[in-house]
Amino acid sequence: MPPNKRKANGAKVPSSVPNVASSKEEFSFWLLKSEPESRLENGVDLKFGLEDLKKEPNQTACWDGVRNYQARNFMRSMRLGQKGFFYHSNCKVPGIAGLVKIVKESYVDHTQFDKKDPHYDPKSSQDNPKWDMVDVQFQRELKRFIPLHELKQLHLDHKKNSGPLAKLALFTSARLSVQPVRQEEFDYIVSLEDVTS
DNA sequence: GCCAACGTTGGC
DNA sequence: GCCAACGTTGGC
Repeated sequence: MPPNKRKANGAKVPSSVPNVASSKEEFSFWLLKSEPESRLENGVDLKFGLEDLKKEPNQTACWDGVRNYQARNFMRSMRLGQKGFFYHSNCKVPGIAGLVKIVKESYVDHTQFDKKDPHYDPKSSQDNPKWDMVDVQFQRELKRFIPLHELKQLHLDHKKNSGPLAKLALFTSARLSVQPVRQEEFDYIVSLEDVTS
């Protein structure tokens, strides 16, 4: 029996809780959370929905502001060309809005040094930066918005009958803002586009 | 707006 | 290195 499992940052993982980050599995798909509705933090509006990504030059944006070690480590393992879901969080109807592609692998997140940025980190330094980001590009909208409540229902179902969404990180690590997605999870969720109720 | 879940901090 | 207190996330 190994001693306490550890996360990449050294913090302890409760051994009773299944945790996606302690897995040695390699992931090739991702889920990125962003808030599509206005919310001010230190006077800065954090609103950034899929529509906002589409309006960026090249429909590309840097994924700055991630201040969680697990999420950062997942960004560090992202590779060029990999796909991710663009998830709308903290809004009226949370859920998956579209697909993005990783177009630049992890590099230093400059916002950690900017005192005026809501995600400024006084403990980080240019010499020893703590936080990274990647660039993502809009790929496409899903044919229909896949709401969280639908995924939740499927997740509960699949836990009982061992379906593809039984271990989806969206529910097993609900608070992570950057999550890994398995191939079978990705394919299944994309296939929901064509499901009519 | 509430609050459960859970990550982080800091005293000891 | 433990763990209580605190802060944040994000669904509801």
